[in-house]
Amino acid sequence: MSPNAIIAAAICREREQAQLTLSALAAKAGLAKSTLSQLETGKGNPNVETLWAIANALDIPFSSLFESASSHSALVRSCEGVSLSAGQSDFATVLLDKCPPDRRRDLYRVVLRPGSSRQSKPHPRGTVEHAFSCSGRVRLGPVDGIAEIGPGDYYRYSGDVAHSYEAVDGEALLLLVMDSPR
Amino acid sequence: MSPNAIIAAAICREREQAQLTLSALAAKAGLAKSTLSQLETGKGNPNVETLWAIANALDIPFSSLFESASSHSALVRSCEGVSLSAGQSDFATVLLDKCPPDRRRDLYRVVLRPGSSRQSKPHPRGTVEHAFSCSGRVRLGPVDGIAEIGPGDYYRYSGDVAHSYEAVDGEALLLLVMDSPR
DNA sequence: ATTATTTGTTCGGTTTGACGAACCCGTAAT
DNA sequence: ATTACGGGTTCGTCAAACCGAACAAATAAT
Repeated sequence: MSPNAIIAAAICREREQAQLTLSALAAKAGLAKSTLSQLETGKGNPNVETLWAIANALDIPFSSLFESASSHSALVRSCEGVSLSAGQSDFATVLLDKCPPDRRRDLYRVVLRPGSSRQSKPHPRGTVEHAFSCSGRVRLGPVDGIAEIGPGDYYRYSGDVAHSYEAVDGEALLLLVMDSPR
Repeated sequence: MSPNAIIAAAICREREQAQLTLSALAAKAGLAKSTLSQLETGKGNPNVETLWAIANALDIPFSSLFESASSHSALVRSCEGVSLSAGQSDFATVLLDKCPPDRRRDLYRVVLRPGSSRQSKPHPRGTVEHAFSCSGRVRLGPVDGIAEIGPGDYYRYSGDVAHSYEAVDGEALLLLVMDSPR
């Protein structure tokens, strides 16, 4: 996908999300609406100042203009995943997720005791959680995407909507990586 | 800080990290070196195609060009750590490490089979590894700081010196977070 | 129905970024 | 000392991004 096509889509997406008309955004950003029109139709090659003005007017981080909308969920079972060092049979690593350059990641160890399920309020917009189960079985995820994971499983899901954690039978231990935008 | 100043610094930083001369990068990116020179000295306002060519030539994600410009050990046993939500007895989390704002973190699942120990060459300067043991006992760390960890233990150490991993008796599973500077 | 307003696109004109060549400077080789 | 080479900067030219205005199309107001 061409970089300008990505930006075209991003501007369009973010503008509509912000409920702004093309003309209104142009005014707010101090640009000619003809410029915006050309950008959104992919017939442009904007420079940095222009992009900066757009990002500011949309009140979004600069780099959001280069991200194509993507699904933030991924579930990797302990048996799945593409091994990296295939040759070394005694050292198999699986890349679960690469850290995008514009995020921060905090590591938590979580002990879940069985019984009540822990509800969590939505974290800041754009937050993603990475759960890596260590022992025990855990049912967790956003309300519309609860998954049950066991030892070695990896589950990644959006943390900016309500979500919950629940140990299934016994005590469960997992590593939780809170992945938030910067 | 002006957006073009950020980009100027980013290009310069990434280019030197890649050990490329300004002329070499220009050739690789298919740009005039005068263009790069002007950008790195902050006297430019590049468009998207130019930035794209630079990012590709540097082999870095596109948005790294918009980022404005570290290694200790810590071992946290599974019984240690300060719980955050002390009240919730069925949900105990321990913050193992906070992500500094200028780093990237990639997640790996590692399966270690017993026997030979896996030697690892030093990663780029400033790299830190976070190991979270899931099952089995593992002896790992830099040559001068090998530690043996078991399920639930967390060990953080420098990855920019030679280090090794070795499963002690049976197969071991751990989550490895590669924490590298940007 | 008619007018007025708003949305987004298209058209010349001006500004400016990208290019290539010439340039200066430091280092290495002779 | 002199030549050669590679590093990065400066300068004139050309293409293109940005602008403003004029444009059609759709909706709202009268």
